[in-house]
Amino acid sequence: MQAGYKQFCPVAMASEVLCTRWTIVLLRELVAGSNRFNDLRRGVPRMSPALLSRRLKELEAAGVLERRGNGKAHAEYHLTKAGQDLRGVVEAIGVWGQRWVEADLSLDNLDASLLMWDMRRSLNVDPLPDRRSVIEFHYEDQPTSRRSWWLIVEADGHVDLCSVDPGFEVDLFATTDLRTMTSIWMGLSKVKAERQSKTLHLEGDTGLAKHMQTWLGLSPFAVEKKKV
Amino acid sequence: MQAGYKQFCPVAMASEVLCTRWTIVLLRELVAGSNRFNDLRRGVPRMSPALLSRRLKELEAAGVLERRGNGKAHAEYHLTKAGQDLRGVVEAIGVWGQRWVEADLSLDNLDASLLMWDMRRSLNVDPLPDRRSVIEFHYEDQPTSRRSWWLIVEADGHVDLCSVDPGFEVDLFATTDLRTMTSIWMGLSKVKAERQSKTLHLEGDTGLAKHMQTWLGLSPFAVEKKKV
DNA sequence: CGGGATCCGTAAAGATACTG
DNA sequence: CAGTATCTTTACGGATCCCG
Repeated sequence: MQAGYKQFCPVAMASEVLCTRWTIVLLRELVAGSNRFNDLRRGVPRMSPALLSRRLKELEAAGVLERRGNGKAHAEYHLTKAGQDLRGVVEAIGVWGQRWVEADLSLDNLDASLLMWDMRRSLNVDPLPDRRSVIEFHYEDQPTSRRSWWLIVEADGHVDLCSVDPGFEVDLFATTDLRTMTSIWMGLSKVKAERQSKTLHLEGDTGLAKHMQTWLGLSPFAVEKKKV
Repeated sequence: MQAGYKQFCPVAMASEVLCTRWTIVLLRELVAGSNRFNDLRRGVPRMSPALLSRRLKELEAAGVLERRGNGKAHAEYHLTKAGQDLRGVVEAIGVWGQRWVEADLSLDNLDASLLMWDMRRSLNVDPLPDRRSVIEFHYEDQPTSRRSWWLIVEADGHVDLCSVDPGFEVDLFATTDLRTMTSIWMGLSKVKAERQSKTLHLEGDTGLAKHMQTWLGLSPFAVEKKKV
């Protein structure tokens, strides 16, 4: 780790721990509930595994998280109390970003895999029927390998994400482009408006289609309004 | 700046702006009210002027601050609305630091110049008499050049800081070591206790001495309790 | 397959000196 | 006062490889 700021101020001391590259984004994943190395990687796909490994060690040394499991196998990373208390910091940064970062700048960084991984996490399963529901997303602007995605909501509320056809009967097809879906998920536009402007097309179960804005949980920051 | 995180998430977008080295500490200075290049330098003395200059340009490009003054001379940096809204982020980080960073770790980073500069800023002038008050601090453990400091509170409430004897009559002498004074200012110990344990010695105006804990404004984070 | 470590090229930051 | 210029050191990115 670099030499530090040499300031007794708590802002500086905390920044030594928090304000290194990737650290806050990684903490967002931990706060959101990911615990395994490869789950964390899915949330920070552009971070090298070497740096991820190093950051995890640094955060453990700083008392932010705890590594469970003695061997290499099945290690889990869990936030300590100090780590859980970082939720406020991550939220403050996210709220500021949602308020002040130009939407167009955010929407220049589209990533289907990341969007689906996030959507899986915050799906609101309550309004869904008491049986398995399968929703297929089709992003027509994406290369083949990232074009089709399946969200599978089991009867017990567990949500799975697939990028290869799981073979189940699909209850709802959503055909759109990645920018539109990301925009909806970030709270920048609405399902209804995108359907009307034909940028989002839904086919299948009409009940599921009608309540998409409800069961599709949005980004935790979607409620925050843009400022100028 | 390097390529960025390539994530649409507002936490990641904001982190690209905020979580680079020195940036949060610099923003603390701006939020605290410094506007001039060399005033900012006093708050971040270990940051090279080259990096300070670069960060100021980056923050201007990000819409966080605005540079006023067309030529080089007398330039001022002022937070925009987006920048002022970062106060919440800086506070969240500082509160976390005060709660969770070991006090001993903070107190390994003593800096007399920085402490006095901060104390000058948050002095509570209301309980002071309606004439000029001069308080001399003497840190016996410091090298000669950083040993003696004068805080001069003018009748109108304006506070000046000197590291060379300004020649005024001194109303109160405080003799202590830097760690003790820093600890008091961070809210980790009290004037009364340090006087009783003889680590802080006050001489001069007894009224001024008696109310030191009151007129000595503490760090903005001093009210936050340490956690375990 | 999960959980890393290693190596090397590039990019950022530190130190110090200097200038319009 | 408000910055540049230059050189060295450190951190990061990306690919590859390893091991239980």
